[in-house]
Amino acid sequence: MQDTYQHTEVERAVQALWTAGDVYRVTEDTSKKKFYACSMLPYPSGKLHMGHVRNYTINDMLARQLRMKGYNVLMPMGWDAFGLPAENAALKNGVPPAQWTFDNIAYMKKQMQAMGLAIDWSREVATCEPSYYKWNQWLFLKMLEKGIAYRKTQVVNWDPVDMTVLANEQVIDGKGWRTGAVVEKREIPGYYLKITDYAEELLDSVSHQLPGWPERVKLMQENWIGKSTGVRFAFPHDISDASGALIGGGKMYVFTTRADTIMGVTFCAVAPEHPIATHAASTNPALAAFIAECKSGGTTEAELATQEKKGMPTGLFVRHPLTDDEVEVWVGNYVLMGYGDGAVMGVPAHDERDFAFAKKYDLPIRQVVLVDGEHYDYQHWHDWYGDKQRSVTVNSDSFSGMSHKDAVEAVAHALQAKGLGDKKTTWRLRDWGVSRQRYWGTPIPIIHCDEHGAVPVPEKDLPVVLPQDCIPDGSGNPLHKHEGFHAGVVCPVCGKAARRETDTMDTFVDSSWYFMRYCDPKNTDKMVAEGADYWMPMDQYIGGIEHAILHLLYARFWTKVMRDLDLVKIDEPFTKLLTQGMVLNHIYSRKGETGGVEYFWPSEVEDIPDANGKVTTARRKSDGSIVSYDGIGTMSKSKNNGVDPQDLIEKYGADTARLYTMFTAPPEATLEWNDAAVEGSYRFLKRVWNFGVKLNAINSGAGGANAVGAGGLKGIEFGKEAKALRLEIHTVLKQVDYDYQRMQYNTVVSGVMKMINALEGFKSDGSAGAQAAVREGFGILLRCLYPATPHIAYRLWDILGYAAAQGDLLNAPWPEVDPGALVQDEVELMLQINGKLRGSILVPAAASKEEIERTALASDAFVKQADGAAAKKVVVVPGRLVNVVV
RNA sequence: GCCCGGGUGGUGAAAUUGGUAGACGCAGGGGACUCAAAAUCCCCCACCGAAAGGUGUGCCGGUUCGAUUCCGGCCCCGGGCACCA
Repeated sequence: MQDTYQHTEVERAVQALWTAGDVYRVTEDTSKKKFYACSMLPYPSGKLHMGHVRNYTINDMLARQLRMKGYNVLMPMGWDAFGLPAENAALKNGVPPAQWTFDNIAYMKKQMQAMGLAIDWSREVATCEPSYYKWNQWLFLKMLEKGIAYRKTQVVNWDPVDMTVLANEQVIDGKGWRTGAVVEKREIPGYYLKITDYAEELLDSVSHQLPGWPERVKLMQENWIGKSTGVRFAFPHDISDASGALIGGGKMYVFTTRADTIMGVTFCAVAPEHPIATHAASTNPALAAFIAECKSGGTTEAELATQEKKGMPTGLFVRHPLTDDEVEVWVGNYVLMGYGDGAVMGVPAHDERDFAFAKKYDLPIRQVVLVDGEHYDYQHWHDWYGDKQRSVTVNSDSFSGMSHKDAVEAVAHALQAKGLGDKKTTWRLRDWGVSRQRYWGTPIPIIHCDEHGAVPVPEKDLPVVLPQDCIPDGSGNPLHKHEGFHAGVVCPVCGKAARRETDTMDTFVDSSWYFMRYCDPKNTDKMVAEGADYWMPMDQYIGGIEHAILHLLYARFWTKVMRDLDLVKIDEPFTKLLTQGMVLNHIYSRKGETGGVEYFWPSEVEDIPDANGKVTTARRKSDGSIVSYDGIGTMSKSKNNGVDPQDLIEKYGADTARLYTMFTAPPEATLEWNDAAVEGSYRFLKRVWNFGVKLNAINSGAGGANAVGAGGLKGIEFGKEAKALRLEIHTVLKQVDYDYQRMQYNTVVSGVMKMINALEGFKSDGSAGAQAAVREGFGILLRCLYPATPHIAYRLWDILGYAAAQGDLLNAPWPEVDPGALVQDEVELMLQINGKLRGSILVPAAASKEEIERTALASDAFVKQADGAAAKKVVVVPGRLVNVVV
């Protein structure tokens, strides 16, 4: 045994053993309880960053501990290999996306192996392989057949110079990232998946089928799906288009959750793309200009919600459905054609946005609801705006004097009687647009024929293989420019020359079901086969909180679609979910001349504090140029602020990197990266090693006999000191067990540190009891530590002879708390007087409340502090404290 | 703007979620060993105060015998907002 801890040697030797034994390969074994523990698959961006290390170490700790507890544990790994960054790399370096991606995968896989993760690599999946994405295409065709996939127009960011669609990330301050051109909104056709058909079930399952999910994630999903019930109704009108036909058949539909305020309507607003707006603009140049202006600006909800609300009257009028009054139609930049009917009623008195709009354009405000009999007060809008519970309608003809609920019912009824509306449930959730005008993704299996339109590729022709020789240049649609792919196909219906669809699928499609493919990754006949029945649903899913909504919702939807196609038997894919907190680092950037942004590695720059000590800019060390400090944010390749764990692993070893990452914060907490304290984790492992060396010497002195095997403590007498040691070790073990169960691994590490403190502080009297207690304690320590730092623990377990007695640490039994070791005669209770700590009392462990109360009142601390005052009330919390109120 | 989290010593955090605030580390201070250094080991370490004692979990207020924990209102930071993944 080495006298000092040599991490490189230990890790190399142990990993060689594991590799030689292929110890992480698992098969479906119905004789054992299965456990499927999986991390969200990484995007192969180049190198691992600390977020990955954190994610996979959490996963590894869980997998290793449960294996010791007797579970058949699956921990697979794969690559979310399609996506935009590969195309960006191609633009920058001229390397084909496929090559860049596969190089990155090879490097990152090596890094994962160096971390010593218990991954079953035989199940590795890369989503850019035809054998994988074939099934994206196959399921897409099934969805088309079922009507779940359909085609409609979508609004995208259009770069007029590069003639290309931009991702939201590529639009910076309303301009294209490469060209600097002002980005326009443009409508193009694309495929959608009807996730809204599943809205009710997706919402319902959140509260009924996901008890193992964090509340915060469930809340976010519920709010995202956003069920609301209201009334959809029409404003009748006689506005006709150029051909003389009534627009919308003479009815302009709107939706509202506040039908009780319908008598307060003073205007209506339509989206710039609404037919009434288009019609009005045809004879009104000012309005046409306003509508054109609305086309600039971003497409994201955040931008739309924060932009200035603007409008312009159309000069056209519709009729109020209940009063027949004329209501003017405005065009509003805040009304979206994609939501509902692209039109809204305007009730300035009872809607904050309408209020602001009415104030700005001097529109009438008509109050129709009172809250607690209070009159409307412009200055105190927020005090009562929207308080539906306490509201009563006024100024509303026959609807006056009603509660919110009754008024909504009555209005709905009245509208229904006139054939102009009805109650309706709506969702915030929108259908999932899956078409992308990009190269590096799954080709959408469609052929366009002049005669037969969009024709699905026959199943036998799948996969539609993505050509590997395409290097995107930033303009146009790359596959559209690739003649070999785009042209030269025939229509499956008529056999005449046709064109292949050149859009690819959103990469969220790839990540919506890969975890089912892991169950049988090599199957060429089926998307998922019997393996999924054994392993699914996944028992524990682990990934960043940034995926709380989109990825997790899409995966849930996709699973339900697969269930409805009889491919799997489950309703929900993930039984338990752990959302790991983000690993953050500082962000420094500079805008380029064309609008593009360059990011700088935090150690390349020095902060420049302003007069108040606040940092907003920094200086580049290399050339002294000024860059801006953008605060702290997620580690990512695109922000150039990801910390590569490689240096850490080389200097201290994988065990230290893993241990530190686990120790420094609880898994769910956000972590601002700082490795100043890594040294402490390394020091701890050295202490563990050194203790092993000492113990090994004692064992050798005792003739090599080690060992506390199973039942090895029977008949051994423990002295007072040994008993105290065992009390400490088993108390901590109990806590460690609990922390493992709730996956709070930072305190698991604390617990193991407490164990080594106790063992090092123990003064052995050389008795058999003392020696046995130490060996038992160290054996418990090694097993508690092993899931976090498997290499060193595995090695020491072996060297010290524990393996010979209790088996290989991979499968050694998890230590059990000995209730006998926890028995105490006396316990200390804190003594409070009027809630303030004034001392403590010692009472027998089994003391009754009355005895405790008597002891407390008789104690010196009480007598001295109470100063003769009589106790009015005594609160006894067993095992904790006594509070005397005087 | 909307939805969801978070804020505890110089610092990362703990407190089994209404019951001893700061466990376990890092940094720092002091000491031992050493010719010296490194490594290792031991002690101290929330703030104010000489002490008694008082004050402290982002800020303001409330409920309670007792609040980091529950309630109301604010401030700051992070995540998401549908084409980054």
